[in-house]
Amino acid sequence: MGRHREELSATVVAVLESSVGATLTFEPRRDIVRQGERVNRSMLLVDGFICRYMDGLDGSRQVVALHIPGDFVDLHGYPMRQLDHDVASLTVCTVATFPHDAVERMVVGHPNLGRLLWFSTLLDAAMHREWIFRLGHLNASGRLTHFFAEVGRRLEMVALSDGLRFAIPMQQADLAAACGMTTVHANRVLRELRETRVVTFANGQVEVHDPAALHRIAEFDDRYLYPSATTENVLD
Amino acid sequence: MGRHREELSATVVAVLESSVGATLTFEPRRDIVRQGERVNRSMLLVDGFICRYMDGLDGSRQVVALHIPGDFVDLHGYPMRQLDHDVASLTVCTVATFPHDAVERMVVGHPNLGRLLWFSTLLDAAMHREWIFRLGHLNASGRLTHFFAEVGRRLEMVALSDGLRFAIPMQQADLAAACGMTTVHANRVLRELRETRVVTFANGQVEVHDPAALHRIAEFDDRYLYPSATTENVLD
DNA sequence: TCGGACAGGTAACATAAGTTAAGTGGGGGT
DNA sequence: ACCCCCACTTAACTTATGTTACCTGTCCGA
Repeated sequence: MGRHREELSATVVAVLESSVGATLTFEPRRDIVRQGERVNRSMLLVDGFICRYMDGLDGSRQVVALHIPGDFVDLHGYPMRQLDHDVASLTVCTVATFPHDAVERMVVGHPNLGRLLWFSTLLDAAMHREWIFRLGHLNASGRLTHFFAEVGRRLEMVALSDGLRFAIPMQQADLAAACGMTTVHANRVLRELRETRVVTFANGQVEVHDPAALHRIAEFDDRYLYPSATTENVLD
Repeated sequence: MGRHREELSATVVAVLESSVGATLTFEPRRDIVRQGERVNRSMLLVDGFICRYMDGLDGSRQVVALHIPGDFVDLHGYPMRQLDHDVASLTVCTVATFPHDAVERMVVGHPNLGRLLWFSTLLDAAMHREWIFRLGHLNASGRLTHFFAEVGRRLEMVALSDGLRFAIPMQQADLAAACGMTTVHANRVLRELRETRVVTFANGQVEVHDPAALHRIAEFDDRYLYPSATTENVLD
């Protein structure tokens, strides 16, 4: 939604605004929704970073999605009623909540807006597919650079990055949990990427030294993010 | 949709049936939709198996979804207009097509049915997440057994398996492409699973010898398939 | 001011999985 | 009847990644 803000029609904005419920704030690194929990509202991330994850039997964690400002975090909770994973804040976060009965009214009363909401959940699915590709086919440096490239591109779309410098407020262990490798190995590969002057990750900040190399190593192609999808495309 | 067939109300069935367009048949191993292609109809798989995949730069393939009878294969093409991946038949397939303008009418005229359709695309996303978990956290035998367990469970829901024997009309190379490993390694692990009497895969048929062991190795828990989601849950 | 918790960093070693290279065997076409 | 193609199989070897264990620096509270 964030990437469409300036193109949304006045009516649509009005409808969205009239559907907002409470605004919530979360401390960093708090669980927000637990797996299996029934939900009756969904959250639009206004500020901060949130991730969704699943835990294995041994307690090790797999991050399945990262959310940046402008993302609907758990809109799928509206058709699904409950979540199959956990949601947690990475930073201090502000979220706007949408009660599901308000979502219901939006969808029924404004089918075009409904399709836009549906689209936004499917964009998540497209990212999931790309993560499957990443985990199934790239080696460790490919997986890390792909993650950086994706997040950088998405932040760029909401004007939170110039593409070369941006925040990913995660620790090395979180990167490892997102990219399917151990913390030790993530550390090893990050050093190599730093020493070869491709990209530096430090203190939750990414600095891209060589964008071409980054994209090459990551086999990154942003089409799956539907960068040219504008509100008009989706809204009618 | 397949798993809901017998519970769908007469009205909903009538609406669905009135929206069907052409019925198509495909030969085995044909590309059906290519990545980037614009689509103006979606396909419900009536008979046969279909997979969705993405190719890497070196030509190696990652399967991102497997579809069984009753699945909507590319309903996400309705809100998204184009696909970010390829779709191909594994066997001879029969699909019922739904032109997107008919889908539009269904969604607008019958919001409950619209939510059911939305739900079905989100079930795909839930499976994508589990695949991310599988690729990120399980070793080769875990990945293969998880794949078998998932497909077996899904076939069970549409009465195409008793849970112990079922078809997965793929070759070892396809399994490898779905589970993020080389064909050689898939072969190695399949042999081990066969010799330890956990599960045998041969000629596109899966035979589960030890369901408990299979689920343990796979860390399989079927909740992400929303097995208790009934039409009533979703339809209102 | 000390000490503990924690993120980051590194090395030595163990192992899962990839690579290369050769067989085997069945099925379909000529 | 033959051959060729293709799926499957296996072994030897290489490499990427996991495991264990330890060290550093920093921050923060007692």
